[in-house]
Order: sequence, then structure tokens, then C-alpha cells
Amino acid sequence: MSTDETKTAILTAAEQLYAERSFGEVSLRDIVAAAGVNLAAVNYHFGSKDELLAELFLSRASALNRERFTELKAAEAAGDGRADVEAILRALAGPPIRWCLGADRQRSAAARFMTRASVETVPPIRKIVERDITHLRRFAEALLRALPERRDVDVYWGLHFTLAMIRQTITDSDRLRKLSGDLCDLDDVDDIIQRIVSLASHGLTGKAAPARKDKAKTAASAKG
Amino acid sequence: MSTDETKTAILTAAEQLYAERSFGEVSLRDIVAAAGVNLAAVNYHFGSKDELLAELFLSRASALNRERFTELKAAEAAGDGRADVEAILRALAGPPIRWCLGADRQRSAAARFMTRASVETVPPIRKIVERDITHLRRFAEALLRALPERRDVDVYWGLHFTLAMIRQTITDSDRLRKLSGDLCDLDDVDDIIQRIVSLASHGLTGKAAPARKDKAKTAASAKG
DNA sequence: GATAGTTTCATACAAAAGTTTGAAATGCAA
DNA sequence: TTGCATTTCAAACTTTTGTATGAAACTATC
Repeated sequence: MSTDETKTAILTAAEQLYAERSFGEVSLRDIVAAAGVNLAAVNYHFGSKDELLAELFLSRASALNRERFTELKAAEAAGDGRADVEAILRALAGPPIRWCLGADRQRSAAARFMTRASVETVPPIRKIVERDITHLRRFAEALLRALPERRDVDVYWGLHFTLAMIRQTITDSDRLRKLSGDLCDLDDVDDIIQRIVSLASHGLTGKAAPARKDKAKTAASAKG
Repeated sequence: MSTDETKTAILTAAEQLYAERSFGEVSLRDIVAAAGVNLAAVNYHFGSKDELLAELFLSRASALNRERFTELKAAEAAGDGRADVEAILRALAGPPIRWCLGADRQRSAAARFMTRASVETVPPIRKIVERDITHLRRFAEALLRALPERRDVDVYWGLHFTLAMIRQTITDSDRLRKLSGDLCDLDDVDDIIQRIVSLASHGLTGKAAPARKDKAKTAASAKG
């Protein structure tokens, strides 16, 4: 087994386990057992458990951010430098939702791992997560540009709520399924993304979002 | 020190610590040190670490649910048995947000502990959290009654998104503060509740664009 | 104030954790 | 092949974990 294969096997196994249990609950022995490698391999290749976690997080975060940016840039290009709100939100919500609810086991684990990591309290992760704010700043700026008439504080709240819906949908999909008696279809990725985007978009633009073609415009609503 | 004082001291200390770190990261020795009691006291009074956690969760969950129900019933009484949507949402979001962002340290810890527990993967908590769905069912029913013309699936999604916003606001308020450069005022409890309620309410009442209904469901490939 | 029942305390214990070690195995160039 | 560097392996080490124990301290009733 080449050195790269071992590292990859460890990263993949760790990701899979961290997707379902928290950092403290997954032992190195669990990871190496799942990866089929020796216990000492982790410390040999990564140095420590913390460094393994850090490398794993950086790897997955950069993959997710790359996909988000690609969509964001495409949206900006399509709008001559200024993307519209829905496109921005779609670039934010699309990748994690698709990753998580698609058939691809590997990417599903990645997205679940990321959302779990975002609530992790262990120092090595916290530090990286905080640095990860910078990638959200890009989205905040895009939204601010797309909504010049809107107060900045409202835009930030809108972004915040969008992230909330994305995360909850990934981590608590089971509860929703149970609560709704299987009424909510969590396999219909496009529908989920659309729900998040249109609700968030509505909050940001302050009026009903012109999401799709159907639906004659009803009376514009006033805030209560 | 009476027996009750010791139990309370342990519960309070545990709650405080669990509010900031996860279950696996807080040791019994941390708890007893913070509580100023002997190590053996935990096993003497609660039986085990798991049972301490269970009792703590039940205690706090019942306090939170009680407050939510009180507000819900008041809203229903005010509407002659049928509360309006905003009042229902306010009963759901008000208590945890007020608890968490108010000046009361004790209740703040309680709310933070509850939201942390909701993502906990350790079996004793998972089991209780799942049983806690029943208390959400009450809110789902109230919303369904308040929105008879709305499709059930949309109501469940609205409830889901409301819970998402509540949780994110409690757990990730720091990120929002930083991201917005202190623009978002997280001390203004009423404003926050109003933002959540009005966004969720618009999503539920359908003034926001609903998800497209022309979906031709693609082959729902389950993951596994 | 003696006694029975609680509660506290210091301490011990086994299990599990992350890490280290040194030898064996492997890969690769000369 | 030989020689050297890299990688793997089984085993041991140290620390920390949750739990158990038995004596001491306390409380309340008689």
C-alpha cells in the first residue's frame, strides 16, 4: 500500500465516522479499524489526532468552498458582475444540500462531517471554522451588492438564516421526516434547495420572491 | 450541605459545562470540581454519568416546554381555540431566544445546553431527544389548524425552518456578530424574535413563493 | 446523648484513550 | 543482489475516564 493510499484510507474512514459521531466519541482505534490500517499509522502520517482532524477539515472545506465559489462566479458572470439574490443563495445552498442528499456516499459524508464540525467545540476545529468566516464574507459582499437599497443589517440576518436552514436540513432531516410522517421528501434535492432559496430570498428582498413562473402575484405583504 | 443542594449544584455545574462543550468532552471530574462536591457524589445521587445527563435534560426540557405551552395556550385562548400563525411561532421561538440572550445566566445555560443536546449523538440523549418530538407535534397541529388551506408538507417545512433559525441564532450568534462587524445586535431580543417570526410566518402563509409544484420526481435513490 | 440512616470523602480499580517505540517489512536506486 | 530510506506492525506506556468501595462525618429521631 503506497503512502498516499494509507493517508487517504484514514481520511476517508475518519470522515465517515465523524459524519455520524462527534470528535470526542470517535477513537483512533475506531478509525484505523474502519480504514484497515495500523494504529500507529495515524500518528506517523498526521502527527496527532488533532492534526488529522485539521487536515481533514481543510481538505473538505476547500472542496466545498471551491464548488460554492464556482457557482457564485458563474452567477456573477451571468449578471454582468452583479449576481441576483436567488442565484447567490443557490450557490450557497446548492452544494451542501446536493452533497448531503445525493446518492454519492463519499460527498454525503463530507457534507455531514462539515456541518458537524461547525458545531464542534474542540480547539483545533474551532480555530479553523473561525477562519472559514472569510469565505462567507464573499457571499455577504455579493448579497450587499445585489441589494443596495437594503439595510446591511438585514442582509446579514438573511445570510444567517439561510445558513441556518441549510444546516438544519442536513443535520435534522430525520426529525423532519418523522415529524411529518414521511410527508417531506428529503430525496427531492431540487425542491429542498428551492424552498430554502425562495424563503431566504423573500426575507432578503422584503417581498415575495419571484421564484418561478407559476403563481400570480398576490397582495404584497406587510411585516407584522 | 443538604442532599438537595448537592444534587442542584451538580446539575447546575453540569449544565453550565455542557452549554459550552459536548458531552464527551466534559468529564465527571470537571463537573464535580465546578460544583465543589466530591467525585463520588455523582454516582451516589444519579447512578451514572448517563443518568445525570438524562435527568438534566428532562428537567430543562420540561421547563422549556412548559413555557412554550403556556404561551401557545394563551395564544389559542386569545383566538377562541385557534391561534394565529404569528402567535404560534412566537410561542415557539420566544422562550429559547429570550432565555439564551437575556441577562439571566442560569437560563442562558439551560437554553444553550438544550440546543447542544439536540445535536448530541450519544445514545442516552438521542433517545430522549427523539421522544421530545411529541412536544413539537403540538405545535405542528396548531399550525395545521391555523393554516387549513395550506398543504401539510409546506407547514412541516415551515416549522422545520423556524426551528433552524432558532437554533442557529442560539449556537452561532458569535459568527453572525463577527461576520456583520457588530452590526447585528444580539441583545435586542424582541427584534430577533420578530425577525424569525415574520420570516417564518411569511414562508408559512404562502406570501413567499412556494416551492415549485411541477416537480417530476426523479428516481429517488436512497443512500446506504 | 446514643443510635440508625444518609451523605461525604479519599482512594482504588479496570477500561479506554492518545501516543511512543523498536523491530519487521517493504520499496527503490545503484 | 546490496544498502538505505520509508512505511507498517505489535506491543507497551502514560494519562484520563467512569465507577466502586469502605471508612468517616453528618443528621435526625428516640
